[in-house]
Amino acid sequence: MHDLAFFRNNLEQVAARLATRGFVVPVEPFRELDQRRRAAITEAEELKARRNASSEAIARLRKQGSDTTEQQSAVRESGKRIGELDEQVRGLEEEFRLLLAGIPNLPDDCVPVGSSADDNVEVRRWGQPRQFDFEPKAHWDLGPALGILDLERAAKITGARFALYWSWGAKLERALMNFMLDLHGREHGYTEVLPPYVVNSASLYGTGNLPKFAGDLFRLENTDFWLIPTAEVPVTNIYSNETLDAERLPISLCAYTPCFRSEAGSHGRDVRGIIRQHQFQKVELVKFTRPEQSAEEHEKLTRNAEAVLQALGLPYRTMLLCTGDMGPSAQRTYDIEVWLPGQNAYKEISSCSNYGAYQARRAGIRCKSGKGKAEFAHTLNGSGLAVGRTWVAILENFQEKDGSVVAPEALRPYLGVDRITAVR
RNA sequence: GGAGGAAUGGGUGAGUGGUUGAAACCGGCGGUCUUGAAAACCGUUAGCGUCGAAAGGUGCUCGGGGGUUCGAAUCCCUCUUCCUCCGCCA
Repeated sequence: MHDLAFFRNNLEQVAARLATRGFVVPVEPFRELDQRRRAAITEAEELKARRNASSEAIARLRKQGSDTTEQQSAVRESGKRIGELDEQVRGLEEEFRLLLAGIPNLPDDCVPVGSSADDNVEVRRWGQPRQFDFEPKAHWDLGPALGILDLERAAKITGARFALYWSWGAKLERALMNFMLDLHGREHGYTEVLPPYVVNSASLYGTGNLPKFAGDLFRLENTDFWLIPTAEVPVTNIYSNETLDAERLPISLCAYTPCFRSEAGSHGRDVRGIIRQHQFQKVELVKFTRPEQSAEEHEKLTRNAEAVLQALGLPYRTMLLCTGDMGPSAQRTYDIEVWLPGQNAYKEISSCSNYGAYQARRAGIRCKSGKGKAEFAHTLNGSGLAVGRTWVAILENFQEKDGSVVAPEALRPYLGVDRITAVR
């Protein structure tokens, strides 16, 4: 959500910048609607001001014992017109709100202009993809062979795009969860939270998932409850409609949660294995900052996510997303892509975004220092990391010729073994 | 699931139809005093719209929504959340 006054006063420039992300601002409808809305408000206000004055006059007259029947019926009459105008204003405001809510955030100046992932810019690369002296397998071969990943039975229990982990597969997931939470908690200063995995539509509106992306979500039937598509939603909304003490910012939170996505429209993409699931687990990093802090904190947050891959020894590259590839709420996004030998490609494992005040304005997250005026905070978040894809990366990168998988040093205390071998 | 109670400004907490957008106290901010600080005293201290170049008007806001009324924090309906007791339960 944009600041209304700013948006209105800089309409041409804003529209030009949003065009770089392929969004066409309906400039004329916006102007026209805004004017109609303001005219209706002004008209209703005038009548209300008169009504209020009359009511006060009636109060005075009645105190003196005068008869006010006439005045009362006059005011009653005006009430009808006020009601009509209020109805009109309500309709216009709703229409206007919907229009404004659908407009994406402004990209940062440094964001490269582009139309697709091909235009993203690599900003750094870490680690060397390992040279195998055998043909590395994909996790969808390795996992079932080890007896730790069972997609057939998951399909029976639920359906396609769900996974059942056995034994070391389940333990690896749990080890990664604990490892990541400990790393971010101890080394990076994040406070661990465990939020609800079900949220209401107001929360989804706050983060920008609604109204536009209802189709990507699972909704609980006959309720206003939805399964979270990411911990970003409940964690960002922790402070919805609150004013934070600016002196205590940034606030850094991390959470491990399952994430549920309908993946509508992604049929045919990543159909094998567990790269794209309806349910996956993720450790999410979320920050609330003062406006002037967010750029720096965004860099830190991205580095915090990268630190997980470095600690595990997984090669990756970090991409600055172009205007056309960013999510609508973001003003700047880094994707971290891990090397997957089984696909012979870098694959997204984390997405770290600075939302500026866009989400804060929608969710009502303000900050205020002692004497200053309250202003909207900035919100940031990023995966630190997607656990399922980390699980995949470990299998594929650390596989041996015999099909076993060597556990990264840093993970061994969590896993309890230094190698995953086939389960009988 | 049943029976009750509650929701007011940053906090505590008055207020049951007419200058109450809201007392009082605490906190915050500014000032007087002081070498400095404390104490004391004085002042000040909501948000979002809308009109306006500004000054300043004006509207809405006392959990949300709706209603009654010339007029609602105050009366009615409804929803939500929290608390107490009973039952059930991981």
